[in-house]
Amino acid sequence: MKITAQEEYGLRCIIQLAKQKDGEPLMVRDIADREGLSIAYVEKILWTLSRSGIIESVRGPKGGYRLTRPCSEIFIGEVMRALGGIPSSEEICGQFTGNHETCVHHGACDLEPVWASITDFVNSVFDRIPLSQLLQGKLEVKMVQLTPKSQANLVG
Amino acid sequence: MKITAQEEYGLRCIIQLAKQKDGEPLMVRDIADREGLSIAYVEKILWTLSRSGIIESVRGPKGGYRLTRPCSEIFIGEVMRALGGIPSSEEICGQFTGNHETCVHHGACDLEPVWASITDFVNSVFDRIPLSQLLQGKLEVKMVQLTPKSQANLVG
DNA sequence: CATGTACCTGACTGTTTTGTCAGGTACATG
DNA sequence: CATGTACCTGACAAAACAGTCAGGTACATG
Repeated sequence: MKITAQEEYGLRCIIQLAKQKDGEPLMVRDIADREGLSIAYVEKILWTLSRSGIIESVRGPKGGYRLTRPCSEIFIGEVMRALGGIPSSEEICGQFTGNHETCVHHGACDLEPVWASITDFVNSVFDRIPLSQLLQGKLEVKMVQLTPKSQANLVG
Repeated sequence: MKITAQEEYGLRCIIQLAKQKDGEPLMVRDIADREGLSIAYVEKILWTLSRSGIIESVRGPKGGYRLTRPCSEIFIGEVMRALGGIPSSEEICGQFTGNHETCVHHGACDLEPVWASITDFVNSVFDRIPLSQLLQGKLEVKMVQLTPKSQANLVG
């Protein structure tokens, strides 16, 4: 179970945008400096995020990137999914080329419920944390609660 | 956030061993057949698992691999960690080469608490599920409860 | 004690992910 | 309307991961 580089760096970049006052665009060069990444790489990551509509670009002098919404209305889950994100249990099972007869056709997959519970939970946590919360020192989420689906799987 | 092939296939292989009656060793060839994987690949995965002491090999004719303990005493978390596993938040932060001055020295990392909460939870779920539970049709865990550490991070 | 079975292990290849490069396009300003 | 700034984008290079291959070692059996 791995956090990808896109996710880590993508979140860091968008946090830099969230720290910006007003709607002032922030230059790629500044983000790259602050996070210790190359300009080219930051450009690539921001381009990915802008395709999903979470951020937008301002061209020309004094240009840069900025959030399309206030940072209190942008949740980490949305950002993670834009960056490649958390696969669903169906995607995990479909991704691996093993014995599909047992798993898919006979409905005898032992692992699907495990992946379903984990990915469901991760999504539910990420969808509760707005960017604004990351800017404060302390991370807070009102309540940790599983979705009905993962409860059915996990809680006996 | 990705499940690696090692994790998926490693779990599948060890589930096959758990299904075996008594302490009978199961041949690599049989596991490979049942899961639709190559023999060479299954050998590699099982070798990894045997290094961690979860399974052991029996050489010669009628040999194979078997669990070192009853399947009710082997938890998924242990298996996942042997397969490369869930990194800690420290490992995630150390893995990426960005701006360490901000993150490490100034203690101003915005993401560490997020990774800590997620990895903590994933570990706590995996450490509650013994292999024996995967063999039954329904996955059940007594209670979903966060560790004190991740509660402090997530619950305001 | 020879033989066959089946595990053991390092080296190798192919594919995906990560990160770089180079040249192009759009906009603000004077 | 020329110029410089800064985003845009596809193609490429390098590193990590997935999966294969080949030859070796240990054990049970007759």
